[in-house]
Amino acid sequence: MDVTSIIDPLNDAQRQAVTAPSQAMLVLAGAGSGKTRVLVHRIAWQIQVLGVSAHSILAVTFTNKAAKEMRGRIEELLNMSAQSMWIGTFHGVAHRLLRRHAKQAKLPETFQVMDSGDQLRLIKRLLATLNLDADKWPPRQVQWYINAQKDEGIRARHMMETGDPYQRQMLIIYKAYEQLCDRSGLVDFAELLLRAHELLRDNPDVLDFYQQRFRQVHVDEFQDTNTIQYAWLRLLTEGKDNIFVVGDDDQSIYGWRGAKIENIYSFQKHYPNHQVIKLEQNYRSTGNILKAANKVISVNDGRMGKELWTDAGDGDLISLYAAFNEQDEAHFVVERIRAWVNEGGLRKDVAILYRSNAQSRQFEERLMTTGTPYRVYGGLRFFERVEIKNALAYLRLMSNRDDDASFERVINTPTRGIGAKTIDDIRNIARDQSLSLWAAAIVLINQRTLSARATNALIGFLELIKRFDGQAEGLELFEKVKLVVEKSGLIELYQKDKADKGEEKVENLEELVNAARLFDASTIGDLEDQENLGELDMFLANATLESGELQGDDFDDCVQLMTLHSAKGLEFKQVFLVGMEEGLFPSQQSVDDVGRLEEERRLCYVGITRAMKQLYLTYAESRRLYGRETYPRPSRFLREIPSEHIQEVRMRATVTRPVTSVKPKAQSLQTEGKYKLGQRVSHAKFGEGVVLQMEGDGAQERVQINFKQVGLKWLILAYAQLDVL
DNA sequence: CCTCAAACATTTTTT
DNA sequence: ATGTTTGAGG
Repeated sequence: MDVTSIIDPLNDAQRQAVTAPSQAMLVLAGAGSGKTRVLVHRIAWQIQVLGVSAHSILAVTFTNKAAKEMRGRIEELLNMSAQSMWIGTFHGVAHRLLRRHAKQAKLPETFQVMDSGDQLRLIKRLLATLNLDADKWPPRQVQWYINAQKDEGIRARHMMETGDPYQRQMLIIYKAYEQLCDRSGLVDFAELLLRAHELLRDNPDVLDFYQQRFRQVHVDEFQDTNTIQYAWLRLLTEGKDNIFVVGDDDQSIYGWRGAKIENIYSFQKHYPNHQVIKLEQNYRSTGNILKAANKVISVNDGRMGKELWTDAGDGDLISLYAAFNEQDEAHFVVERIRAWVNEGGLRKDVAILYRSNAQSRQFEERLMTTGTPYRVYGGLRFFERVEIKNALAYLRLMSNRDDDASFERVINTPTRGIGAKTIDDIRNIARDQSLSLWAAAIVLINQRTLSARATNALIGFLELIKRFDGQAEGLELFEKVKLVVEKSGLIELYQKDKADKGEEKVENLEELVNAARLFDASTIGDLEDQENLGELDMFLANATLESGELQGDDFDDCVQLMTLHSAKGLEFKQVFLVGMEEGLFPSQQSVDDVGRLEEERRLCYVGITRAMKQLYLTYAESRRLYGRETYPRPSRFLREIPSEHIQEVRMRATVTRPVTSVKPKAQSLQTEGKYKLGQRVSHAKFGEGVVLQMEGDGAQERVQINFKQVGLKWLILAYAQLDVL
């Protein structure tokens, strides 16, 4: 038994957590403090020292990536297969439970998982069926409402009429939605969690089985759990307190999608015998970066309280750059990256982090023109592409005729002469007789009310699916996929798509066949699971649950561009935190709500702590946003960083100021007089600022100045006493 | 059935 | 500015 490899690489706090007796444990792990390491070593400790069987380990994460990493690191540390451990996302584990106990969960064996796109389409259709005006009841809002209820564990039947007409209508829709999902055998993401909770709650034998089975339950990113996830964890560990959670209240940035930071506080109430261990030693960043992060986050109220420290020294100061506009900002950032690379730095160690996706464009353009390889995270994932969804819909329909969402998706894709009228008829029959669309289509054919042409087209479609099903018999998974891709007419459809994207879509379909070839069901569950489910269904479920995360190719040396949210959990030697402006970051929608503002601040904390060696903060004094010129003030978060950790960078001399963003009228004036556009000035009352526009002359001459403290002002030059800086 | 233009909205994202 | 959705017309 080699305990040293488990214990030696740990600091005191980490070791204490790893070797603690089996009891409720809350590890408050600051950014870069070795959170995953603690989790991995804790599991290893139990197996190697306490003799716990791998079979009785459960570990839940939020992302597939985190689950994969944890599994890999455990295997590496223990030098054994982690196959029999339940390590997965909340959704993945819930899905596995529901597959195993479909009957007790009151689900058909062939139930399929919908992603949010499928869900939205289903809701749109439902609203149409209910004759509701989509303008008055926006599908997105309905979707949000339903998911919010499910996240809280609330079923339509639990809800009471409040007399509020909005709530009443939502309730009607929610009820109808539940019925439709049941009839079609469809389960959305929130439903997976809710169903899994109900499965354990309502089936004592099932609950007992898993309570016995899992000797220790581990949870990653606990601050991101929502109500139902936490309730599920509590059920599973009831009375045994065998729960080990790792999280950081300061990195809770998903409140807007139902995460309950309060779960950390409730944990201490619900598990009175719990122990709290704080991990505060940071192994990632320099002292200056950590001190800045600590200061920013300390502005928030009601924290558990944590202060990161390092013994690695202060390192470089944080650089602050005030750009003239967003193009100047991009220019500056890319020049710095080029300098970094020239000095031997790797591009993949550099990240540009922004608050909203729209900000990536300017950087992409700049990187493009300088020929710097880069990668943008967060685009459409593979299994979310239309062409892929279409192909999967055929496969789903083969597996489950009642899958209305898939039926509707491909009934006329590619077009085969089944028009809106025919589909409408099918929908009506389905609604009136509570049938699936497939069954309703058969009824419609037998009614003989359709024109011969429409009837033939419809029969043709049904026959096509049946033929697929017949031909697929006995084929390998990838051959089935190939069959559908080739014979559905999708390839032809995209081949004649003259728009540039057609070719790419054909390639993606070929890639889908390839993905099926590589798909190895045995990596998903263990043998018990595979008996319950066909390989095709496993493939389909996996496609939804793991929507094709583009794994960063380690071979490619690319600058990384992503939102602050997707940067959580990652680290980079050099980080650019761009667009540090009021209204952008913190975002406009957050500024007048304390709770949301605090979440923005945590996001800022996350961003700062991504940096290992160098951190650059940038903002623009003028920015084109949604087609309008705006003059934002620097972000309040900048002021929350003590100036002793910051150095201002000025690159005026080397930057060719783009004149294009300035009104032509002002342009003609810019060479005249004492002040130039972009000139830094200081005012006795308003402080420091930048000249943005000038107009008039003589006594009427006015300048528009963007002041750091007070924002935008027009001043009459004759009165204003400005000092040139 | 397809194409084009007007209207529209526009934080953050995983599963 | 830009991408997406909806409606009219070919």
